[in-house]
Amino acid sequence: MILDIKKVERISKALGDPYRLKIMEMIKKQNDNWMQCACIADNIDLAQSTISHHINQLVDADLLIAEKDGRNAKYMVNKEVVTAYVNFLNQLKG
Amino acid sequence: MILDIKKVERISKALGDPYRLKIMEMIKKQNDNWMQCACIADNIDLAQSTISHHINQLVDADLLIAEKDGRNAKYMVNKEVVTAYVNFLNQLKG
DNA sequence: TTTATATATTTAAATTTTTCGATGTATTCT
DNA sequence: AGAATACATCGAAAAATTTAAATATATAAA
Repeated sequence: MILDIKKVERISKALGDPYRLKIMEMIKKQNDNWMQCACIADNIDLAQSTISHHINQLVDADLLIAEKDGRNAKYMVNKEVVTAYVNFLNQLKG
Repeated sequence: MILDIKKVERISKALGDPYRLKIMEMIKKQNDNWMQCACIADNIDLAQSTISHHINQLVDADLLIAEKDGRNAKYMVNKEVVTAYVNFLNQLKG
């Protein structure tokens, strides 16, 4: 998968915030890879709407895969996109 | 080299702008790895002070190594930091 | 040593991002 | 159906970032 430059910008921007980095790290630590939205919110000291906004940016950048489960939402790290981003970065090394 | 989370944030933020991404890509394409500041400026349609500001953010994040050569400045991609950033990202995959 | 050149810094305006309260929507529970 | 729960969206204020003009600094050239 090859990312266009606009997508690389979106991904970088999404990762350029301490709360969003924390969300990514929290989700990666989950056993079955998925993490419930409510559980993320429990671990971050921000208003619910703000957390929703942050998660949205990560989903928009395709760094997270979202899934609805009744009235709950759960998220998973999109490994394919992380890999594609890493590939872009490795190119910067020549 | 292991990056702390604040550093990862700085690097991500630095890469989250189209002009700064363009600068990184331009520099990587140089034959001897170094690129003159004036040459960067020639290829970007922004005020000199703005370009200086952008380069500064890349240097602050340690994505670029700066060197002074008389009244000129030249820059090189810091491969070690890019590698460390890539390592952090790979961890996000579990 | 005056002048020109290359880059950095300062200041301030414009834009974008972050944040939260209020409200909306969809789903589950009673 | 009505109440409660989980999450999303809207609107507005606060904070951070981007931008450029003006100015400063340091080096090279004449």
